[in-house]
Amino acid sequence: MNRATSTRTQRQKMEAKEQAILNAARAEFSAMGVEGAKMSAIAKRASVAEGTVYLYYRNKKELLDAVVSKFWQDLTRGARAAIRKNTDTIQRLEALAQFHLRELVREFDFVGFTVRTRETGTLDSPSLEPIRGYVALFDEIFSQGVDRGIFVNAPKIWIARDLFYGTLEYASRTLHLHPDRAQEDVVEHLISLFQIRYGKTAAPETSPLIEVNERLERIESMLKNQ
Amino acid sequence: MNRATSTRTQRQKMEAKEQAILNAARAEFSAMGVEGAKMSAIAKRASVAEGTVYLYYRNKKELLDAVVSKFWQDLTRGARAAIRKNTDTIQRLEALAQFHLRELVREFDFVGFTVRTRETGTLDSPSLEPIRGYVALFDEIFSQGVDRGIFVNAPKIWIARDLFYGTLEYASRTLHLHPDRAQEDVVEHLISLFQIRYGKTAAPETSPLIEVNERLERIESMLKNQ
DNA sequence: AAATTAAATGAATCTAACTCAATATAAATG
DNA sequence: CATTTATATTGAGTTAGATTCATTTAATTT
Repeated sequence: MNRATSTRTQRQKMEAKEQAILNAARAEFSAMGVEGAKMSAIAKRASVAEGTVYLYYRNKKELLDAVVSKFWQDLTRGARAAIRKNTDTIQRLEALAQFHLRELVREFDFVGFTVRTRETGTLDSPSLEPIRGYVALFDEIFSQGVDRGIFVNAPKIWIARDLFYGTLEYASRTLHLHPDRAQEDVVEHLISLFQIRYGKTAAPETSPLIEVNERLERIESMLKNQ
Repeated sequence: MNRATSTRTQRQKMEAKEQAILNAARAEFSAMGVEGAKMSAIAKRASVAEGTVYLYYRNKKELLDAVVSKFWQDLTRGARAAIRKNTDTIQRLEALAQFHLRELVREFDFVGFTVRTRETGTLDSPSLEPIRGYVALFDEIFSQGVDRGIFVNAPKIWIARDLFYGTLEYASRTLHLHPDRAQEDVVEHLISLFQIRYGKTAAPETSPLIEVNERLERIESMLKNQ
């Protein structure tokens, strides 16, 4: 066994163990909640000694953060796949909303877990990076929509983002409590909102002023020409 | 000291102690976070023995729930005062949004605390009652708006509610992280959304712009006729 | 004011996260 | 391949902090 082979083997072993611990933690957290999850139970699920867990993750909080990070990484992959099918801005936005809401309802625990990760993390803590990456998906689609002229009355992007994710996260709570309600209704409504408020079809709020201004300009030039 | 007097005095004493513990808990949770808050520190803040806390609240979780409940009760009182000033649906909605966002930003910790209370509580757990009471404020205004014909394209109320509170809660996080951004922008935008999407699409009857346009038309024709 | 009942105390208990000296396994060396 | 060195794992032991409960103190009743 030469150095290269054996090193890789060992590294792989450790990576596998790390994954095992991460998966065990996810299962335990989901099954028992954050307080209910015992480090000893996680170790048992991963078939390692309790101390071993601490070789890979400094403490319980960090382990939870890692579980949350992975969740958003996986979600990002899934969302990318979901929006890839379309090129149309509105359709992409709808696909993202649909995917986001479905997954949040399905794995509702993670809404709470994520809040805990956010609670402690600062703006630039690495455990929040995957969340930022996920959120960026919206930004991508939305600013593309602005560039393409689909959204002509767009607000500052952070407002649109809060509207989008805020509504969907709240809706996921509602739908988690009331599984009889239709997920599609929320998504459809949210998208129609984006179309009507930001799209070119409507825009009635600013247009009267534009009209007035245009008229004033015409009058001014008429007066000048006299 | 007759029975009535002494009983009342004793009851008051205990109520005062309960309040002291509750206030101490709130201060400790806010200062240290949920994990960082020590029951011993809460007892010390309230000037009682550690065991005494447990005579009033079964455990730490229940104490946190009580703090959260009180928060939403107080918030409901404040919000009622804020919306009382107006009768107009849109103005009431705007007042509620403004108040809600300002308070959530100011006491941002409670967004996280509330998630924890929700995590464990079932649909009908009494600790969630004050939250329901608060949320009902929106329902009140919104359905009044529907009744009055202000909102003619209204969706199911739970969707409008998720849109409203979801957007604002997410925005409170954003504004907490970026204090330089303007709270008014979000509120204004959200309200305009409700007007444009749910209101009568035209609604030019009341607009002062009409008058301006009429004047401009007169001026234009005067100029043309010269 | 003695007896009874209720409230308060804080030392003792218990639980679960976390540590670390001892052990086992893998890698390097000659 | 035997030996040394380095690395990874173990689980019993430590510790912090929530919770309990026998004891003490205060209030109420008789």
